[in-house]
Amino acid sequence: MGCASYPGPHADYAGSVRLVIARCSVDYEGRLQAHLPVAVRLLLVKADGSVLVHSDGGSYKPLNWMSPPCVLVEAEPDPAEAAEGVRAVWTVRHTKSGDALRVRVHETLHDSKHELGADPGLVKEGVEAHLQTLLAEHIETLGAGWSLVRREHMTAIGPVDILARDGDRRHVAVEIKRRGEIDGVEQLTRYLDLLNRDPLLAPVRGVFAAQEIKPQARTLAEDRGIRCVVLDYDALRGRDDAESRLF
Amino acid sequence: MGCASYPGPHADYAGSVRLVIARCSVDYEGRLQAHLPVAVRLLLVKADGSVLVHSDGGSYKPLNWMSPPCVLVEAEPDPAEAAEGVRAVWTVRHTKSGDALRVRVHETLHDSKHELGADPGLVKEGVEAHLQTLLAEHIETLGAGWSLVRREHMTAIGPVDILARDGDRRHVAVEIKRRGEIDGVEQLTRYLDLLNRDPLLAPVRGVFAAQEIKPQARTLAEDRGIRCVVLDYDALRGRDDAESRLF
DNA sequence: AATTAGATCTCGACT
DNA sequence: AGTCGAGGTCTAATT
Repeated sequence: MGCASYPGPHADYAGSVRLVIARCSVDYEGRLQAHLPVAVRLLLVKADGSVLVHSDGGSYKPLNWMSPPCVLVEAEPDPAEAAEGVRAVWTVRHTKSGDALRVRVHETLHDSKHELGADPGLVKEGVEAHLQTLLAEHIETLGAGWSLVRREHMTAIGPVDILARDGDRRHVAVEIKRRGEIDGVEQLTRYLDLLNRDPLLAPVRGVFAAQEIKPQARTLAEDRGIRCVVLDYDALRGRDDAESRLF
Repeated sequence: MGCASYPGPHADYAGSVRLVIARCSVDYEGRLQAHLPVAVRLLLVKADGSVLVHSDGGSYKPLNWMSPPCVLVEAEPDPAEAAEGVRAVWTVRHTKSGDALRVRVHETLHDSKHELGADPGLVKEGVEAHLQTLLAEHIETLGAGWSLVRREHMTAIGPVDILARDGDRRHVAVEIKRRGEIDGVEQLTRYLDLLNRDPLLAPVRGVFAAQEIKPQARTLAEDRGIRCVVLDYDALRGRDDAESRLF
């Protein structure tokens, strides 16, 4: 609170939303141009001036929108617009890029404003970082006698998720993804190329571990001698919980 | 209050949105777990049963949501919840994955429903396909005497955006992206490996063309002898317009 | 501020 | 139905 600048991801932030149901057309001009013909839609105006145009379907993505920081100006239609039945013109302009959203309102069916107050923000759990932690703690999931060397092993081109040793003490580089796709295999390949130039580490094999591995990625990986492992998040977490309970 | 379900078998909800302003907590369990503590928020229920939970800030992405196909069931709180001030519990369950969103409503400040009708949909213009068209039509942008062989030249692993010849009639494969990143370079590299095995084409050089090229991508490309070209969309379009006007 | 990699990505096209 | 590529990607973390 008491923060005048634009709020960060977890900043308390008090404000209001305006809800408008209107028959309108919408035009966006910026990176691309987009046009919505006249229809009844929901216009959601947030405290920071951002505007979302929603229909009754689709997913969470609006049909059209303007992100903050931006300024909304509501004006009278020009004579040509008025002749076509336009009652008001909203122009929402992005402060930095100049992108503009124009809403031509033909008829307003509902218009209300509501105070929302501060939002405490979202608490998340279960992303890729957690997968890495769990697998590092239970590296024996990958094979009997395996041991962890370190997480986030640094190389010149970035950190390898996990560096481990197999049952014969040979090095293995593990790349972890939630969804294993082709670029993850490419990434691991680059790491392996680099690691294998280090006589203290070579030979280094690769393991591509993910909750889900796409067929193309699997084919490419196996073609390059990289082992693919599908991770069971719940099983890893369960094993973790079971162990925690022992201590 | 009873039990309401959206969308029901007799869904005359088609084309409607329900807007609720409520003090509520929200929990999502599915691909990850997420929790929102009690606060006043906007709940947007669409005709297909999908639910968006918005605060007054941020961008177009809701704090929490459930995508269709899903079913919303509104029920009485259990005694423990009631003791904490919960007046109603919404459970939104994804029909296929079983992911669940639970909204515990403590207080309803606004609740309205609005008919929207069918939406004609969005008209877009100005995407990457257009870049490819423009560059193919003005391949001499890449150098004097260059000529187009063909767009979308097929290979065993997919189509090369543009196959051309330089001023000395040597083949060049052009990969076009709006934003040039490392995976685009990998893609072009795979194409070049393949094309250079064809004695009718070899030697084939590579050009990585994009409106914007990330430093890492540029480094990797140049390391592999691939030329990087930054495309000016407006200039290409302008040239196109200028030519159109001549004929 | 710029850059990078992940996302409950979403969305469309194509197989 | 699954896969792949692009997005006005958005978003958060890191340099």
